Amino acid sequence: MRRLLVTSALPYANGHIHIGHLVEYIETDIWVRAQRMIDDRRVVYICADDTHGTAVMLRARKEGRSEVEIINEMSEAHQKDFADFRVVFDHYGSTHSEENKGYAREIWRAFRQRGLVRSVEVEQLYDPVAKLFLADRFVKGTCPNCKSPDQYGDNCDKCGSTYDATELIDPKSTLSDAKPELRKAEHLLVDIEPEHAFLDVWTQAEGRMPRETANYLKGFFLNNPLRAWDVSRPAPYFGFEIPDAAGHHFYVWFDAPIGYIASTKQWADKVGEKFEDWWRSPETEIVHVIGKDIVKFHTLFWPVMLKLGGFTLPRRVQVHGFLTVDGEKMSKSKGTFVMASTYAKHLDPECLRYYYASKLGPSVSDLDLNLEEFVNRVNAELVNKVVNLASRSSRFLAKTGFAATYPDDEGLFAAGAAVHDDILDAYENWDFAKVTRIAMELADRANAYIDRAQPWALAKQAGKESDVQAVSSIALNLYRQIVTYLAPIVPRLAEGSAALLGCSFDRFDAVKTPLTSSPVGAYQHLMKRIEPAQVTAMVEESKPAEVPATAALTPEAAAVPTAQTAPVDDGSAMEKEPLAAICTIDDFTKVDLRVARIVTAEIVPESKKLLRLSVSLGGEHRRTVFAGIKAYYKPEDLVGRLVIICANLAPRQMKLGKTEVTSEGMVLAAGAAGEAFVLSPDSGAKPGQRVH
RNA sequence: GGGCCCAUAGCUCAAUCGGUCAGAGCCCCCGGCUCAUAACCGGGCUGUUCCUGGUUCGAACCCAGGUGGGCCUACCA
Repeated sequence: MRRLLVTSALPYANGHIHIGHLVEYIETDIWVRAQRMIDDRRVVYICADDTHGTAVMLRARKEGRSEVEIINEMSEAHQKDFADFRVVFDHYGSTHSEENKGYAREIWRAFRQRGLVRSVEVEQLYDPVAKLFLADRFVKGTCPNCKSPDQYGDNCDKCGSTYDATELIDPKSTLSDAKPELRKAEHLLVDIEPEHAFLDVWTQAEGRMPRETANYLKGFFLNNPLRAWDVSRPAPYFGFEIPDAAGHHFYVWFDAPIGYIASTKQWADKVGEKFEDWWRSPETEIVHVIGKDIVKFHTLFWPVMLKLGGFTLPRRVQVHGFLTVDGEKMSKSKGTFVMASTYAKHLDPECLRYYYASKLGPSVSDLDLNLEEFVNRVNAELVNKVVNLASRSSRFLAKTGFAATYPDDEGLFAAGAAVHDDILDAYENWDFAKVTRIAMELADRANAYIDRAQPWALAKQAGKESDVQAVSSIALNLYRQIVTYLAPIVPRLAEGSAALLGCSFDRFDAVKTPLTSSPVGAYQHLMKRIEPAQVTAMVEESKPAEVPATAALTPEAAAVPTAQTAPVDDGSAMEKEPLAAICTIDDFTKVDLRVARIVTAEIVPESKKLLRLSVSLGGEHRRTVFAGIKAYYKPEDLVGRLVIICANLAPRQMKLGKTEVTSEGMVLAAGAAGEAFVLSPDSGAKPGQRVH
């Protein structure tokens, strides 16, 4: 029996969980759930809030309440967010706990006993009003190099030079506006260089961490003597006082990872487990999941702390990249800095779990949440392919249940069972994208099978009842295999399916045995398709309140003077097709819109929707454009008309019957499905003029 | 400035050891079907596997150089 202790990094108590955080917790939760579906292992998933440090202290001052009040409130909010996303911990603790204080002191003593602690005196800027030492990001002033005003205390974003905060001209505290004074402060450093050789071996061990991470450490830190680590902060500081150094507190990054241990201890006491089995046992495999920004803490300092303290060292440090949205950093102004709670308000957490899984591989690359692809992929793969399998086959079995014996299925079920080991390997190796790929292949095959077998046709023939049952039993058993494989990724879908099929989805092994004879429940939708409007609404809500969501048309602009009768403009069009994401003027100028005259228009017999238009941009400039307006316009009505075309649209090849044609632009038209209104300029416009 | 990673169809990505590996899904077009959530099925379209050399019987894969991205970090390697 393997014993696994898995952790995600501890979220900081100063902020709410957002969709970037969720990459990590979803990734970890999926891995944990997958491990639990394999027989010979025991898995405990531990997390906690990271509570200490200057940021929380300052917020407490600002809001006039205690730090403890704040961190309790945040812990509750974090846990609610995680629960919404089906991230389930065995225990969720806090670094502000007696247990954590105890272990922090224990590890500190270990450093002391080895003589690895030394004291240095540092000259640092001090805010006499706020009464605290200022970290670089709390000091602003004029760059000593290029004289740019308003630069932070570590480097200048104008000239790029780096300097010490004490070199700033006219420094100011961002907390109080006071002029900081130079004060001496004592700091305690721990020396980790004596463990250099240990880290050389430990970090480079096969499978310890992703290869690129190991390379990074080797090329960046381990090729030089390791610098001592400053682990103390002078009072005032929200944190634990260092026992043998009054007035000094453990730096937040010192006690944060120790929270893994403390939280485990709380869990062990809670459930009656022996703590020593989990953190003092070479039998236990500890797995940390972290983002690439905190690699240094988890792969250099942390193992040394553990080793000196006599704790079990991690077997694996799994590292993921950052989240981008539509190819860019999450942005508050663009509405892509989405809080977990905002997402959950508009969209199904299962969808995000699936999408993240479909993009998560074993490497440390960043993950892009492309909102259009998100809608597309979840709908196409999860709903259309997978869930629809249950929808289209379970109804046939509502009365009869599964066939008594599993019918001949052309080897489909056996093929589904055969990928069992591949799926387990993919999970083990954090390659969830591969899991979804395999599952989609199975779903494609199952759908094709149903189409071939045509149970709906059989259902109309007398005496074919058992055939209908056989076909549907096969389809639903294939569905069960697929959902079993996906269960760690989409646990709620698995639960819903369990109710429908009357079986559980808690063991991968189940894919090897088909269900027979058992009853099938009444079908209810297990998952809904995502409407693009939901995504738009979520993005809009995520934008800062000051910026109007839709910097809209003024009433004057909207009121067209030629309108004779008062038009009734209801909001249905906007509701059907909500506003796209904001684009910049630069985005807009990429699109070259031109006035064009339709010279010829002809019906394309091979096509249902298209008309072939030849348009003139003036002079020799002619374009052949195919437009999907055959159903709405007669060719002869179009000839001679001025229209607006997108003139720099990439040419598009289309195959009409056996001939290949190319469309060299697009005619602009309004309207949804079932209607089309071609745009025209007012009279006087000339072909070739650009629309600005 | 240094280091690391990456580059395959319009998009997202596959391709065990160098040997039918040039593929899938989405998009788009055509056709079919109607059990199913405008879902499903079949067919079609799209590639100098970034470029240039090299190694090899054979390269998307190995080597060298270049170009273009991304990340980390900085006068320290």
